[in-house]
Amino acid sequence: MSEEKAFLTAYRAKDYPRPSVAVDLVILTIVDAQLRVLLVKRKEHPFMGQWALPGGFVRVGEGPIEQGEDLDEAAKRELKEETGLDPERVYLEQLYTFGKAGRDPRLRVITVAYYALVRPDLAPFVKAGGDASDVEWFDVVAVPKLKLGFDHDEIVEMSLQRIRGKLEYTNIAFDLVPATFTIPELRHVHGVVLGKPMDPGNFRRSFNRWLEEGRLELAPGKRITTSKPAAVYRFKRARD
Amino acid sequence: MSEEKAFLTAYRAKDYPRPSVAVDLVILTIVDAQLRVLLVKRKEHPFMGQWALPGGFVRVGEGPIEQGEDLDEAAKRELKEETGLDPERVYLEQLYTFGKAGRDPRLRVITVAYYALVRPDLAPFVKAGGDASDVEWFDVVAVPKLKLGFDHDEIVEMSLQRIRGKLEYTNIAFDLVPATFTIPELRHVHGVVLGKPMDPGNFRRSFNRWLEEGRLELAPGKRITTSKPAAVYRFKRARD
DNA sequence: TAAATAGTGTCTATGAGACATTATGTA
DNA sequence: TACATAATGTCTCATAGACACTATTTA
Repeated sequence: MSEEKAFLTAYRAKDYPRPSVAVDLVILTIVDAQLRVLLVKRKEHPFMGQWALPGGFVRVGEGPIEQGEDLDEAAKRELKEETGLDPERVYLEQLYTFGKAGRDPRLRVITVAYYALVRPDLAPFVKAGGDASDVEWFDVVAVPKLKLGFDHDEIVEMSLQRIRGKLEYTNIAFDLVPATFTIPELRHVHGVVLGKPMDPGNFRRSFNRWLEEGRLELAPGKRITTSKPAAVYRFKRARD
Repeated sequence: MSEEKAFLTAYRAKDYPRPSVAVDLVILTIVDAQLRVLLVKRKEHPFMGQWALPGGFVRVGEGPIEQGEDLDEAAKRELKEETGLDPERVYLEQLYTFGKAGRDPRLRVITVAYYALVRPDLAPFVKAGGDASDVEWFDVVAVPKLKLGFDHDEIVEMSLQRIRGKLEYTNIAFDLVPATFTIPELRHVHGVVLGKPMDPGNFRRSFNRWLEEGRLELAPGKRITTSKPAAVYRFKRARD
């Protein structure tokens, strides 16, 4: 045991250059019937003045005991810092790690990308959209035109692929809809994410399956509309 | 000690502490009708004497121009070093990044895990299996009993999940089979990966679909067996 | 010819896609 | 009542699972 301790101390001597490790976030929500991603305008070089994903460096401790924050913690912290939202109320998942040499012209940065799904009723609380704001929700279809800094176009694109794939076999769509929702509303979310409208009848069939499986339940109330109001449902899960 | 303290202070001044970044490999193949993973016995602390995944640190350059190797390059290099195989002949894909604080007791290490699929006809060329070897192919079902070092159990488990999921909608099974193969052979690969035998008739039906889609083609020759020999196929792809 | 395995065919259940039809609320 | 949209129903096709059956090669 003392042998191991000695080794640990000696280990510090042989050290190689290390990269900086960052966490970048693809924060998505639906505003005005469009899938949108939160971008920040860079105030420093490189890519000054261009839009980019929010993110920051992972806080790393000095020694073997205090090693700093977990990657997931770092992602939650960044999410909180950038949006002010409670990370526990937002779906957050690691996406992929981007580590090409030269992707940051300053120094070697390896970035672990996460994507987050923000329920649209929480989106207004995000400090974005002001007049001279440097934080804004952009329609994802507009992203290619924006010429994001770094390789962030690629990161956004990959997260879209991911959520499109997961839409069918997971619950993630419910993280893009308010706490209560109607069938047409949820159908619209699917349509917006997939980029094509869903058939009302077929979608309802899937919806009824989820209902039978107990993933959903009828909620009290109805939607106020200009014609026939739709029934309101809620997701059935331990959710505070 | 004061010398070190001075160094650390100076270091902190110009930058934040950085983690070491490693690449760990889940190298899989099929030997003797079992899905196996390549493990190495650790010769140093921590976890000395225990089995663990092969891996190593990413080579990072010092300055903004020479930033070192890409993550994918690092994975290929490690694969080559550990197996002697040509990385271009092996399927290699990034899996997930593991970055919990404390997962390496020495210092903060963030590891980007990759998994590799080695065709079984190439597996014998891997320098493993010798008498006093510290490199060995283990049946994946035995992994939990081995008590791997670090969080490597978790990494192996996640890669199994990944390839099981990808088995249905991708071509990855063809990377676990020799250049030419029979239907029963490929069926067996699916069965071994999924952990349950596949129905011959139903599997053949899927196989015929792939054939019609042009992903496969009949190859000359037949398999030598003790009964009726099976027809031999090959994967249709630019492959050298 | 017997044994063994390759290969074929069938029945059923499930789910997706397209699309027609009915029901129910508001203005 | 007219209109808009919610909600239901139907037809077809593709695929998965279970399983019975036939064909072909070797020993």
